[in-house]
Amino acid sequence: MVKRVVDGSRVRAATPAPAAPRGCTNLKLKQASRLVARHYEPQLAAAGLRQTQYSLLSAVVKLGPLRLGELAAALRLDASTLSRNLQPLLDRGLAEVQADDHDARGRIVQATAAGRDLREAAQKAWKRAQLALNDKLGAARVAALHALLDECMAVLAEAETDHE
Amino acid sequence: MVKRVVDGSRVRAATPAPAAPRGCTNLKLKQASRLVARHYEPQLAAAGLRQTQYSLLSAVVKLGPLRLGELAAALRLDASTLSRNLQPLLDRGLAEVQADDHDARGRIVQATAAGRDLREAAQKAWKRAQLALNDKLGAARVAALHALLDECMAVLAEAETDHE
DNA sequence: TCGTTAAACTTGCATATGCAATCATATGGC
DNA sequence: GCCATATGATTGCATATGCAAGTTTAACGA
Repeated sequence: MVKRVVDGSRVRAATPAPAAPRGCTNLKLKQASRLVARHYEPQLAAAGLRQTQYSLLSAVVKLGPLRLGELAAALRLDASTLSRNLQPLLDRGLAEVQADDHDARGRIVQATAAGRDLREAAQKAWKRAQLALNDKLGAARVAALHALLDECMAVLAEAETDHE
Repeated sequence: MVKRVVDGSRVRAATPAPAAPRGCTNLKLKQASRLVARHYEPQLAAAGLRQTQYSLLSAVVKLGPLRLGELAAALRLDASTLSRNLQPLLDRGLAEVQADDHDARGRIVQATAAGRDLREAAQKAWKRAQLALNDKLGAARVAALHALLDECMAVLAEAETDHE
């Protein structure tokens, strides 16, 4: 394993020493995601939502009434996955869909009053979990991670929407 | 290892600039994971394996004959998930399980010759996907991401095994 | 040695995920 | 207006994920 040591005196930001990545990015992301998910799970479960449900409900509340396709794109989810993930929320009356007046194919989704209420409660639970995580990992590290992930997603999402 | 991001002009070492993380780490990881997964998928599919199957097969090949529980722990997977993920590999004759002589409860898993062969071929496909990803995102960024993820996993895994 | 507890897996249940195929509706060309 | 094609959403299929409960087998205490 050749570790190219940065020689102490000078930092050469301009030429970022090769730093060849080792290991599988895909696997690392999956593993980290699983570990982190287990961290949020109990808090959100106490509030009555799964992690994905919380994300979805939050998105519906925040992005207001919008078409399913737009929501799927916003969450970077396959339309079919969104369609099914939404079902539990509809069953529980937390969200509702209605026809789009301008396009009979489209379906508009929005949160119900119950949905907004539950989301607000769940948000407190989320906040606790997030702060606990920041505490465990260090806020600076979490912030750095977020920044990196955002950058990566921006690049990949662009590439996705471009050529297809 | 203190990764100090120098913002513009001033360094305030004593008060580590808040850098409060924004957004949900859980969601970001899931989204990034999905995007990245879609990147590897085609290459590995061409080799005849799903991503998870590739990870699993690789682990079995590398970690040699070992107990299911140990494998699950190594991959940070629930035992039940591992049990089921393994099934397709067993069905295809890429891996095989046998009784543990010392403990009739335990089951030992190892790769078959076919499994090792396929893994080697799939590894080439993985390598292509990984290099393409490095290229898209920048090797330095990927390396930084790996480092951050490894750190986070180390902290979280320790916390997990400790108090439970 | 026998019953209790613990450990290693497996199964049942519910959700999560995406691709391919399908269905319904729009849109454009004619 | 009508057909070919495109678009929005759902369904079928296969896998992925974890918790709770069940099964089998160890290990241990009285």
